[in-house]
Amino acid sequence: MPRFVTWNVNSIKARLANVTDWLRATKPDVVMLQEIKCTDAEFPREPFEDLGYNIAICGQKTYNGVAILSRHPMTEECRALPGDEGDSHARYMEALIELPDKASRTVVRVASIYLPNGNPAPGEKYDYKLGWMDRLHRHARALLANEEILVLGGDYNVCPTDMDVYDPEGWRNDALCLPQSRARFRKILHLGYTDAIRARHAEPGLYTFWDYQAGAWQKDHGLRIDHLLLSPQAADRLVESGVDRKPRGKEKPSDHVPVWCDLEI
DNA sequence: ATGACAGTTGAAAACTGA
Repeated sequence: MPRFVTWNVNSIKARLANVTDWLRATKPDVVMLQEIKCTDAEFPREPFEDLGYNIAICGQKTYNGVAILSRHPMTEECRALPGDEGDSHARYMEALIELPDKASRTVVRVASIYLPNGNPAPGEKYDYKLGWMDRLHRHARALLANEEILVLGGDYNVCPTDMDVYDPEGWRNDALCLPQSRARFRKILHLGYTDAIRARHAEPGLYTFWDYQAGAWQKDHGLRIDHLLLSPQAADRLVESGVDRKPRGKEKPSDHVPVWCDLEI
């Protein structure tokens, strides 16, 4: 059954061994990567091609950058979030994946999303975040009209509820937890998307990020900010989802871990 | 709490992140 993953790797070059080890062990079908922190030309293609992946890259020097890996045929559909021609950050891309099924093939649209952090709030960076979320809302609404199997995966930089934060009071005024951030995230969900983790898991403490500082990992001071949002046609096919904490405990880890879901195709 | 920690750039210290 095809597995879809989102993972903010915090530099694909620094994370090469950590990421390829995990791919070898778990063999996911599609991986939406964020914060690759390199240009298209600098992306280390060979190690991923050797593992059987096609690669679509939307990179940028030093900062941001998203990519999609697929074990199945893939065509790139777009390299930017519509709505602001002046936005030069590499934070959004879409691809169509052709999955084999019993009859012929099933097409799945996936997006890799790196939503702005927004700190400090209030300020210019927070305004950019909220504007970006408004654009994402408009685009997510337009995509629903296609009635496709669609997975919007990424680092949303939003903790949807206090359940998703180890210390809600301490994070009350952070851009990841502010009411305006949460309201915009909910507004996207309420278009008709399903949070793949919450559709299968009700418990608190399902974190996807732990800061490198202050022993956050050892103390399990984490946040849930990486999400897989499913269109109704994708949610119909959701079988299981999860967060894989293992890579965070290995050598040279990203501060985020992979979030996955299995769709019956 | 001034900062911790990590990556990039570029060659030291600044910037960014969450």
